[in-house]
Amino acid sequence: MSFLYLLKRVELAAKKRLEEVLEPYGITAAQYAALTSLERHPGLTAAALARHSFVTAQTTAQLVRGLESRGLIAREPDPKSKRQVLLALAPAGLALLDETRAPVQAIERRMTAGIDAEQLAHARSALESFRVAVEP
Amino acid sequence: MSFLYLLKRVELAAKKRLEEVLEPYGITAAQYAALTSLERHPGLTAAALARHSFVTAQTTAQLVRGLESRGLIAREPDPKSKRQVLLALAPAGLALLDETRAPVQAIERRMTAGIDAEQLAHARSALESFRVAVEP
DNA sequence: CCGATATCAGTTTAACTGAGATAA
DNA sequence: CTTATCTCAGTTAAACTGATATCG
Repeated sequence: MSFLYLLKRVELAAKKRLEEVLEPYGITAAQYAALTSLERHPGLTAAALARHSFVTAQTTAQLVRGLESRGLIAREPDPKSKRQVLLALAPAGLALLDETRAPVQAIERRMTAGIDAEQLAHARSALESFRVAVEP
Repeated sequence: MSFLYLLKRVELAAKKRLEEVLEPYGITAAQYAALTSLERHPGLTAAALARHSFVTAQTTAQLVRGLESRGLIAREPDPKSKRQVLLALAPAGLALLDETRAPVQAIERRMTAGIDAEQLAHARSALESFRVAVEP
């Protein structure tokens, strides 16, 4: 089985598990990723969030609209610039992240349960190496 | 960075590279995967190909229609069954695979160039372990 | 005038569900 | 009668391109 194919299979299955966990909360996997990004980096603009996730600004804008309409993030005009809009978690967004943290970590634990901590660290650094090599 | 997120990033970037290679040939990444499956397992039915790829029969049927209309695969009624349709590579499909093999392998080599063969084998077995743990 | 940001509209890929016909 | 296969139709998630307005 080719490495690319194996990677895709793992990612597809993991995404399905993640969506199962998030479904009751009414958000998608991509929206969840955006929330965790905003938790670590509050005050990102949509364009910055896009660069951070290696997708286009349009893709991110669409995602952000959904999150704002659900009251999970706040969009606030940048006082230093009239065109930029700063994004941050709203209280409801933080609450949702807090609720989902445990089940999401459970997926990761389940996925990585078959190997020991040292092997896991090696796998992570291998993936980091792959990422650097294939990202634009 | 969470493992799930890292995995997604690598997969997304690798898929983009793969699509760049396949674009001149007019097929998508999923169609390419189906062609390689049919090369290794000629005579699969669409339903069997779907199970093989862990997606629904409908998803596969859609993909197969595209491949047949381009003359890359042949659909032949199973002599042993009136409802099943056996799939196999058409000559044009095999020719396309032959042309794309080198550039596709180049992506994989580029991606994995940063680590040695032993580490690569470990990474592969880690991914296999992840796959078994998260697939249904 | 140019570059970055945001937004609007439309497209593509690749998955899905549900409903149906038919054959084993 | 049930089950597997195939097909048709519609939906969703998540990416994309292109065009436009505006601000710095």
